[in-house]
Amino acid sequence: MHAESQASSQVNAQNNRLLSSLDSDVYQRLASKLELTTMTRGEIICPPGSKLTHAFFPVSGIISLLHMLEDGATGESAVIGNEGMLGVAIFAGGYTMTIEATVQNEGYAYRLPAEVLMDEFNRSASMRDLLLKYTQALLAQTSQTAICNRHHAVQQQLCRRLLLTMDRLPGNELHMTQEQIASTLGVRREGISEAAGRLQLAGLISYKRGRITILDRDLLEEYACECYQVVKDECERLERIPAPPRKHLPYSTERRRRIRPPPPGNH
Amino acid sequence: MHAESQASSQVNAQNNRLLSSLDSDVYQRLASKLELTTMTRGEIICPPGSKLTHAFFPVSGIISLLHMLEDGATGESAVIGNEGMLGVAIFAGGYTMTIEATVQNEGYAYRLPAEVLMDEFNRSASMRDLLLKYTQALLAQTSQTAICNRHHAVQQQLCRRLLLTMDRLPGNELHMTQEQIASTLGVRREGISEAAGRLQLAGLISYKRGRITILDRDLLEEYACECYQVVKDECERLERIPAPPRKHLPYSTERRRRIRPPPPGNH
DNA sequence: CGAATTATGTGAGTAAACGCACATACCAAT
DNA sequence: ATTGGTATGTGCGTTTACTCACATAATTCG
Repeated sequence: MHAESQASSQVNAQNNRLLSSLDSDVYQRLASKLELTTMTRGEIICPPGSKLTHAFFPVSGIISLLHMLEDGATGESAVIGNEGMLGVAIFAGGYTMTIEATVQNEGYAYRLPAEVLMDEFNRSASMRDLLLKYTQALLAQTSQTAICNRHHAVQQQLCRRLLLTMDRLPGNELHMTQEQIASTLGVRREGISEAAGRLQLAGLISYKRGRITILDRDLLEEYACECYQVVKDECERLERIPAPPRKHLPYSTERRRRIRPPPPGNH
Repeated sequence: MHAESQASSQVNAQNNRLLSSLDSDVYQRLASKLELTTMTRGEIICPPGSKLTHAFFPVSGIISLLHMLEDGATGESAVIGNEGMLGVAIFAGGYTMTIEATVQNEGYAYRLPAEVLMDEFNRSASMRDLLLKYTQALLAQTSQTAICNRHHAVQQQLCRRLLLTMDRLPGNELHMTQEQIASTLGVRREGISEAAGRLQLAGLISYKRGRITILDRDLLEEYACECYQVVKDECERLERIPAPPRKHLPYSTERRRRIRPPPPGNH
């Protein structure tokens, strides 16, 4: 399947909320360096410990930050969809991560060479501001996952995870097997089978061999633990904060312009 | 108890590894703005959602990033000692966090007004580099806590938590009640009582009303889950990475290579 | 088509941690 | 020394998720 043949709604860089929030002059500099790539389900974008050559800005599909323990047990610490970016480690200076970046839901992403990201990060205050706020959002999500893993029941976490996915994909259907969900949540497949069965019985979802349809999103939010909303609220709060005026811009020769609060993100 | 009366080893700003890693010109600029503060056990440095007026650089004692759920359940996502700083949210642009910053072990910290930190962050590449690497370390710790909460037994986590504390405090004794440890791990007090009892029986530790002495650190590491070492290794790796050259490099002319979609075998 | 593969459903027994209740031990203040 | 508060130990029934073992159903492929 070729990227070029896709509907523009899927492959438009503006569908990534970070890219669409960039100052237009920054975006102009980056545009020619952005390269559309496909993300196939199960693809390992970056194994743990390996150097990130590119940052990935999904426009559709979802990347998962997945831990794997010595005994093979897994668990996800955060998801990255069209609201974010894979590659915080690039400008944070580490370049590699302890965890694996895996494609959970296939789709498209624009990728940007690490050096280009780094360069723009150093050059442009608005780029820094945007990426740093995203870093905080990622930290909030990861942190909430920690407490959620401790205290909430599998069924609540399943609801949370389904909502996370729905927020990042178009439509009300998603492609994930119970096995796949189980490894993101770090629980048994059977546990997902039971919880999903109950949710289906309650009329929240319907599913069939890897195709899950959300039937009642409001109810799903009620069944989910608070963690979903906490993270969502924090992300929205961060997006609303305007970029602060910057006085010291050693690298920037460009005219500074105020960031115009971007139009509410198009999902 | 007065800060000025303390042994210099406790109140020297150089005992904070971030402050001691600053370029001397940066440190000179900040030195007069650094203010020594005491941190008392249980003190809430920053309630969730409230604005950080200062960044805190502990030189002794430990700050804990603590979640509290609606039902009152708690759990820690990361600890901050003399290797780090409370206040990533300042330069990340959020200024507030969803979680609470609480003092777990009393000690001293230097605090720096948020605007001063922000200003230096914008001015100095070495400051940025240092704080961003720390941010990645914090993210790694938080992320590992998530998977640890999912998979590891209370006793293993207790060992990990004791080691985390020991690494950040002088001596081999620490002051924490079982109740306190329980709320950082997000488990029952009784669970800690049982696990600690076993560790004492095995000769790893001895304790008495809030005073825990480490008797066999090596054994403690063996009893701990891998998470302790994973985070420690990542922090050390980040500390070893040299600061990049200041001037931004010209965009690499090197040929970009396509990511080869690896075989879809996920697990 | 039938066979193999993949995805899901279900049940029985187990283990870890939980909630609750209460006993014991230590420490500090009068 | 008595008292009261705080910290810890312990037992018991319950809950949740786990391990293991299959059964069933949908999809793919020769």
